[in-house]
This record gives sequence, structure tokens and C-alpha cells, in this order.
Amino acid sequence: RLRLQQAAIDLFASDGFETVTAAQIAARAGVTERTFFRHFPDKREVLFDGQNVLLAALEAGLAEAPSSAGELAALFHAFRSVVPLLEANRPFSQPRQRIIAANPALKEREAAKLTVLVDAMTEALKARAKTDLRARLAATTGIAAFAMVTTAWLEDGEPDLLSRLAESEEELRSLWANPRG
Amino acid sequence: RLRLQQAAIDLFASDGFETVTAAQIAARAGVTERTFFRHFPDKREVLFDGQNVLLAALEAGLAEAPSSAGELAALFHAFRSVVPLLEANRPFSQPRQRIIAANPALKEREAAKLTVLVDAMTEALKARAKTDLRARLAATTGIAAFAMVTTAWLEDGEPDLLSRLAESEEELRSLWANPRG
DNA sequence: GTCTATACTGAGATAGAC
DNA sequence: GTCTATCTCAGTATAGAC
Repeated sequence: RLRLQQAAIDLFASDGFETVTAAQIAARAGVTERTFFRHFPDKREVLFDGQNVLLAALEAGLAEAPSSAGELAALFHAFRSVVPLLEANRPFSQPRQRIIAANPALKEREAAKLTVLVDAMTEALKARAKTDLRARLAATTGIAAFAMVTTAWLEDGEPDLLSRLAESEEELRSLWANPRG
Repeated sequence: RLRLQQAAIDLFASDGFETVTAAQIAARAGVTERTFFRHFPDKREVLFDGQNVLLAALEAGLAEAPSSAGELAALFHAFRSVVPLLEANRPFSQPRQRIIAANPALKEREAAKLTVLVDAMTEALKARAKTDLRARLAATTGIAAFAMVTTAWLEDGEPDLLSRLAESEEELRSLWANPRG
């Protein structure tokens, strides 16, 4: 529930992830500890619910990319399609980012979520790619660039995510086309 | 300690990761539970000690790659240099692989360890690469290919890891050079 | 919603290496 | 004597079973 997520963000931001107990979060949200674990299978997951939404949005964005587009172009079409979602969540994502960066267990969960994204994009790209390896290669590099861009966008204050995405796509494409640099 | 690692592998393989307690592992190794946690900060880490050794070996292998080599060539030089290490650990790694594949928490830790590898290779490649983004791109794709190859090598029975690495390098290089496929 | 197992932490004590 | 490794004991919080 949203109240639980907001309560978790507030408490983690002020007191740190480890010291805050699930019971404290539940109390602040006006429910019992058991209810917390009914909504989220473990304490970390309360911070990563949005990643599941993002995954669904990326899959939808990828599906609507023109079939003529190559793997990278299709991926960046999907990335652009989720920009409004990311912008709407920015007030929520910025403190979340700081909390995650401060805790190894949370960084671990985030890495796992990224591999889930890569696996999903790999599956979706197999329809476009000639080989499965090629699909996975494109998904891996694309998601890596996407993660770098969105992380930087959350860290500094600049608002223009779309132009950053376009820059990274150009750079990535030129790198891919000119491996000797 | 080695006894703890071997005891953990044996117990996890027969009874599963979750059902086996840290106390059981410690008892089988002839020490107390508290000693287990002094050697390994958490129960999962007893299976991932080898990754730290691999990281050091990859860094050493990368450092001794000729300075004329490009990022990908240098990475694969490092990969080839750790083949003896991987082959020596294969009897240990194969049951380990099965245990990890069967447990989400362990897959999570493995994903985190892979990002540590990527970060380390990225840092080491910055000396060779023109831009930091390029270093990270090469490290991400190279480690992804390395992980795919070694995983497949552990799963089936075939012994020739070096030729598999060479194949993947060729395929990856051609993909990188021909982004339109 | 209640109860319980167990992962993990901290402090203090013992013993051996050097 | 100091340092390090180990054990004992007591405790908390997560997560799962009922």
C-alpha cells in the first residue's frame, strides 16, 4: 500500500534502512506488522515495487516500437515511452535513490531487479534479433545505458531526461558501430 | 575456512539452502555457529568466496594485457588468463551452480557479485578507453558474455572452455562491428 | 492475528601463537 | 605482554507456519 511505501521512505531516509524495523513502518502507516509482510514479501521490497511497474511499461513500450526498428532503436523507443512515468515518480525516486545507495543489501536487490529487466528485454527482443545472443547483448547494453542515464538524472537536478536519453543513444550507437574507437 | 565451505556445499546440495541452518554447517565443520559468522558475514557468502578470488585474478589478467589491445581484446585476454583457475575449481563450482540456480536469494547475491565484477573491470578499462561510458559499455558486455559462457560450460559436460571463449569473442566482435546485423 | 524458528549481532571469557 | 581465533551467552528482528 502507498501509505506503507511513503512511511518506509520517510523512516529510512531519517534513520537508515537497517535500524528501522518493519513494525515501526507498519505503525506509522496505521497497520500491524503482519499487514506489512502481507503486502511486501520482505522488508526491502517496499522500495522496489515501482520496478515492477517500470518493467510492465517497458514491455508495453517495446511492443509498440515499429517492427522495422533494430534492437537498439526499439529499446530506446521503449525508454522514451516510460519518461512520463519516471518524471511523475521523481519526487518519490530521489530519496529512494539515496537510501539505496547507502545500503549494500538494497544495492544487491537493485542489481537483481536490473537483471530481471535485462531478462525481460532479452525475451522481448528475440522476436526482432537474428540470434538469442544478439538479443541479450542489445538488452544488456541498452539497460546498462538506461540505468546510467536515469541514475545521473536523479542525482543532479537537471530535468531534461529525454535529451539525455537521445545523447546516450547516439553515443552508444557510434561506439557500437566503431569498436576500435 | 575451507571446511566450512565444503560442509555448506554438501548440506545445501542434499537438503537445500533454506532448510540448512548455519548451526548445522558449523557443526559439520567442527566449530560453533558464531565462528561461522566470523568467517562469513552472512550465510550466503560462504558460497561466493571464490568470486573474490576470481575478481583479483581478472584484474591481474587485465593488467598484463598488451597496452595496444582494445578494450574487448584486453578483457578477453583477462578471461583466458583465468581459465586454469576456473578449471581447477570446476568440481567445486558445478554443485555450487545447481544450488544457486535453485534459490532466488542466491541468484540475487550472484547478480550483485556480477555488478561488482563489472564495476572493477570498468575502473581498470578507464585507462584504455577514450571515455568512461565506453569503458563501462565494454565491461558490461564482456562480463555478460563471460558469464554466459562459463555458465554453459558448467552446465553441460564439455571441457573446452578456451575455444568457447574464442567463439564468443568472435561473435561479440562481429555483432559490435555490424550493429544492423 | 499469534507463535515460532532462525539469521545475525554484541559483550565478555578462554586459550594459544609469538 | 599482545594479538588473534574461538566459544558462551543473551538478545533482536525478519519471515514463515499455523
